[in-house]
Amino acid sequence: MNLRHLEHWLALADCGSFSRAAEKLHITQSALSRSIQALELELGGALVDRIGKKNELTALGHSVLARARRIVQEAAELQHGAALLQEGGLGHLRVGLGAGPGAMLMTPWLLHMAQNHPGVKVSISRGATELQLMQLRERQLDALVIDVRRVVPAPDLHLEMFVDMRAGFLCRRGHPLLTDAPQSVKFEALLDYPMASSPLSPEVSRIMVEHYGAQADPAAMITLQCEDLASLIAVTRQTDAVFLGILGAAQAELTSGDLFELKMEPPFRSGARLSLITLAGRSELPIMAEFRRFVAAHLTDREAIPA
Amino acid sequence: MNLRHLEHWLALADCGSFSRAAEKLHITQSALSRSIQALELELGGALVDRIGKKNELTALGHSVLARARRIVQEAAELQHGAALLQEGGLGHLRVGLGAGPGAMLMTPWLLHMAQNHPGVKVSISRGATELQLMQLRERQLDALVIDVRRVVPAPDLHLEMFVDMRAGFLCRRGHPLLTDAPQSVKFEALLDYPMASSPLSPEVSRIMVEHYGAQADPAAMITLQCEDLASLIAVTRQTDAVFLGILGAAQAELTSGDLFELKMEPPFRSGARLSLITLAGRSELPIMAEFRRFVAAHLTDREAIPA
DNA sequence: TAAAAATACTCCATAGGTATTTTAT
DNA sequence: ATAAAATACCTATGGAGTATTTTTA
Repeated sequence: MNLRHLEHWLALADCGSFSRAAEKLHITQSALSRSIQALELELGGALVDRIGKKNELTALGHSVLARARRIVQEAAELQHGAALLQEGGLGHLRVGLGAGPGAMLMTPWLLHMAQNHPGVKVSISRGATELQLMQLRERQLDALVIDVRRVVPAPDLHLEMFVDMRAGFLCRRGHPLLTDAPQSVKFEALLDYPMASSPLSPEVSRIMVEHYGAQADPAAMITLQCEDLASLIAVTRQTDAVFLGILGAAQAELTSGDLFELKMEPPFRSGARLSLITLAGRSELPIMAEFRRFVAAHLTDREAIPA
Repeated sequence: MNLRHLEHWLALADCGSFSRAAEKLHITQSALSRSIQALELELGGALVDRIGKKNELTALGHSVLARARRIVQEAAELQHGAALLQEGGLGHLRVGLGAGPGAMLMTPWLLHMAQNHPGVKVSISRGATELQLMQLRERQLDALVIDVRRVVPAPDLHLEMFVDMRAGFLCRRGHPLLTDAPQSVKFEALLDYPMASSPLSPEVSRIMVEHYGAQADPAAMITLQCEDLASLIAVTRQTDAVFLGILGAAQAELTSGDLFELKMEPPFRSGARLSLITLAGRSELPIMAEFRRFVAAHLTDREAIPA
C-alpha cells in the first residue's frame, strides 16, 4: 500500500468513474485500473462494485475511504509544514542574550519578528553565561549572543561575527562628577557614588585592576549588579549612580543628552567582544539566517563611530 | 514521499543509528541511508545532523517525526481494519425480514451474533415488502428474507434459497372449534371468531377465494392484522381468535400443545415461499455468508416434516 | 454501437542488494 | 584502527504508457 494508491482511491471514489478519475490524476485509465486492483488485492476485497457504467463503493471501500482521506490529508500537511519551515514561515527560534546584547537587541528583535514573521515562535532568554552555554549544548537554545571573552573555547561551539563594543562610565546629566571635573575624572572620585554594572568577565576585572589598582576590583566596587542593563541605565538617569558597561546599551540616552560619558584619567580602555555562538555541525532553522542578518545590522557600536 | 520513507524515518528516529534502524527494518544500511536522503531531498532539508557517531534530529526532523507517526499509525489501522472487515470481525449487516421470517429468525439471529460476532453491528428492520425492497435498492439494507411471491421479479435482484413454509389455521387449546368438530372444520365456522394474520400476498388471497369462496377474501376476513406474528400468536393463545399464517412461526406453541392446527374441509393448501434476496452484482460483507448459513439452518419448516 | 473498464505488452524509474570508500572516534 | 555512514554499481520490481479486448447500456 502506498500514498499514491490512496490518492488514486480518493480520486476514484470522488469521481465515480475510472476514466474521469484518471484524467484528474493525469494518468491513463488503464494505470488507474491497475492501481485500484493492486489496492484491492492487498486489502483482500473489492473497493468498488463495477455495475456496468456505474461504480458503487463497497462496505470495504467506504471504510478505506474515510481513513485514506485522513492519511492523504496528513501527508499533504506534512509536506506543507516542511516547506513552510524551510521558507522560514514557521518554527521556533530560541536565542540567549548576554547583558549588552540583551539591552541592544531584545526589543528590536521581538518587534521585527512580530512584524515580519508572525508564524515563527521567538524565545529570548537571559541569564548567566555558563547556564546559557549549557542550554545551548542541550539544545534548549539555538544561538547565543554574548561576550566571547567569558566563553572557554571548545570544538563543539561555532563562534562568528565578532563585534567589539566600547565600554565606559556613564552618569546622569548634571551629575556632580561632571560639574566638579568636566574634563577628566580620577577613579577614586567614582567611589563616592554607587556603581551600577552587570556581572563582568575575569578579563575585564583584570584590566580594571591593572588600570586603577586593587580598589577597582569589580567584586568590591560594584554596588548595583544586575543582568538587565536597561534597569541599571534607568537607575543611573534618576540617581547619582555611575553606570559601567558598553556604551551601545545606552545609545538612546547618550544621543538625547540624558547620560554622559565620564572622561577618565587615565582613560578607560576596555569593552566587550560580542559574538554569535551556535553549536558546530548542526543544521540551522532557516529563520536563523534572518537572526544573523539582524544581529549584524543592529550590533554596531554606533556611539564609537563619532568618537 | 512514501509510506515506506516515513516508516524508515520513524525507525531511524527511534534507533538513533542508521545501521540499527536498517537491521530493525530488515534492509541494509545503505538502502536506509539512500531512503532517508531521498526523503530529505524531497522535504528540502536535513532530518538528522550526522555528528560523527551520533545522529541528532533537526527541527525539521522533529516536525516531520510527529506527523509521520500519525500517518504510519493510520495506515496500519487502515490495513488492520480492512483485514478485520474481511474476516467478518467487523462491519454492519442490515437485514430486512418479512412477517414469517421475522417471527422465526429475529431473536435467534440477534442472539447468535451477540454471542459469536460481538464486533459486528446488526440491524433488523421490519415493514412493508415494497418499502423493504426500496431500502434494499437504495443500499439501506443488505439483504431481505421475505415471501418471494410478493416480489416482482427484476434483474437487479438476486434471489436464492427458496424455502416453502406451510401455512394453516391455528387456535388455542380448548377452543370451541376443536371441541365442536375436532376432525374437520368448515370455513364458515371460522368466521365466528376474530381472524389474526399478517398482510397476505395477492396470490394467497386468490387461493383463499378459490378454495373457500368470496367470503374468504382476506381483505374482508382478517380482523387482527399486524406485521408481527409473535403478537398475533400471543393473542391467539389468550383469546378465541384464529391465527392464519405459516406454521413455522408457531413452532414452539405447536410443540408445547398451546396451539393446534385446525383440519379444514376442504383442506387448506397454501403457504409462503421464502427467499433470501440481495442486490445482484454487489460484493457482500463477509458476514453475509454467516447470515446465509444461519438462515438456511433455521428456516426449515420443522412442523411440516412429521406431517 | 459507443463508452467504460480490463488486459497484454513494453519501458523505465526506483528500491534494494553487494562491495567499496569516506569519515569520525 | 574501527565502526558508521555514504557512494558506486547492478538487478528486479512496480508503476505508467500504448494498443487492444471485453463488457454493458
